[in-house]
Amino acid sequence: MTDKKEQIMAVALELFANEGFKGVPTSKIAKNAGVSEGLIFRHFTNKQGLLEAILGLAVERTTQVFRHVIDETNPKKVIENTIVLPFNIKTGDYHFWKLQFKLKWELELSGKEKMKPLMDKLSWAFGELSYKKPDQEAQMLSHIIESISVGILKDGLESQLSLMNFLLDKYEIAPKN
Amino acid sequence: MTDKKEQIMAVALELFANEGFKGVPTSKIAKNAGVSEGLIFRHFTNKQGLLEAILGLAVERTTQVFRHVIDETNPKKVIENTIVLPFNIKTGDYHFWKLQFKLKWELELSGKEKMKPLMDKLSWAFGELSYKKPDQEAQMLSHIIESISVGILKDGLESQLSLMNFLLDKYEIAPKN
DNA sequence: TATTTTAGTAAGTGAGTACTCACTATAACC
DNA sequence: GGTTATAGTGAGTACTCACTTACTAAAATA
Repeated sequence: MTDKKEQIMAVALELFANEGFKGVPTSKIAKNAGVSEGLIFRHFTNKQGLLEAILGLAVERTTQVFRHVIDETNPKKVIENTIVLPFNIKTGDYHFWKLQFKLKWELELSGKEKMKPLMDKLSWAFGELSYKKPDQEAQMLSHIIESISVGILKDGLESQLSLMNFLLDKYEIAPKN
Repeated sequence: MTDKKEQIMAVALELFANEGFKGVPTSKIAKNAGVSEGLIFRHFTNKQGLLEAILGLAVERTTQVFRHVIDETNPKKVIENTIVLPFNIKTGDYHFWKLQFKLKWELELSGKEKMKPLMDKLSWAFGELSYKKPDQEAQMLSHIIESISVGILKDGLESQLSLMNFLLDKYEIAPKN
């Protein structure tokens, strides 16, 4: 991977995240990357190809983040790590995650498959802890952390911090209803 | 409000909701509405103006939907009505709500102010029911119903139904931790 | 060293897009 | 009935955008 190719992808990621895929002309990407516009098409064929190249990193990056949950064998730790997940987003990765959420609406990507392994693990954990309806518990918690992630990306980490402690509290008091 | 003006707004709402604001050319709106393109600009000045006209209805429509919660005086009913909220979206209003969520990302609208009265009411309700941290309980529940709404709009009502009953169950067993 | 492949540029090109303008049809108003 | 405002048209217009093409610079390879 050449320098300029990486530069194009980095700039495109940031611009797409902030202004949307359709909102950013290739000319602007080229200009901000200090590169001729034609080079984008040499490397990525078309604008969509550039997006897909960026998104290609999504799968590995997502599984990487989820690993902390998936690899855990202590069910209570599984829940704890899930809650903490959105608060461990590195600031350098903000653009990347913002783009993920944005594209869910701009191009109708579900992104549900990516969540599947996490959901399964959560269901298992709640089952282990003798919750009556582990599937719904998992669905609910994943809803919450998804919404928290959005809150962090839009309004900053602090806006959600109190909620984190609240949740940790809630789930640590091993409820068995 | 003339017939054709209404027709333009209705068509634009549907197209914007499905393909995004930037994704829809005014020529397409005009064609689908059976109207000359120029008429859009006579009535709404520019494309942004058309969007704002559509969004102008958002405030009243949102408060209308929230009324079932706000006007309720029984705290338990407040929570119940909140949970049920996303399941009462009329199918005719799908486009409208989809557009709301989509625009949150496409143009960076927070939409937080619109939620404020609901949050306040929920905090009050949880306080009445002697929950230890009513604010966080409210924040959590509002996160959940927001995420459920998204789920309904993207994957259909059925995909979230079991979660509704689960939540009703959870909150009806008057917990006082 | 000669040749071929790869990285990069600058200047197009044609289709599309938001918006304008000159004009007509229909009422409302005095 | 004549004037004026409003609703509506359809053919432009200036410009933007994704993509192409013809070309050069530099490695890689034989």
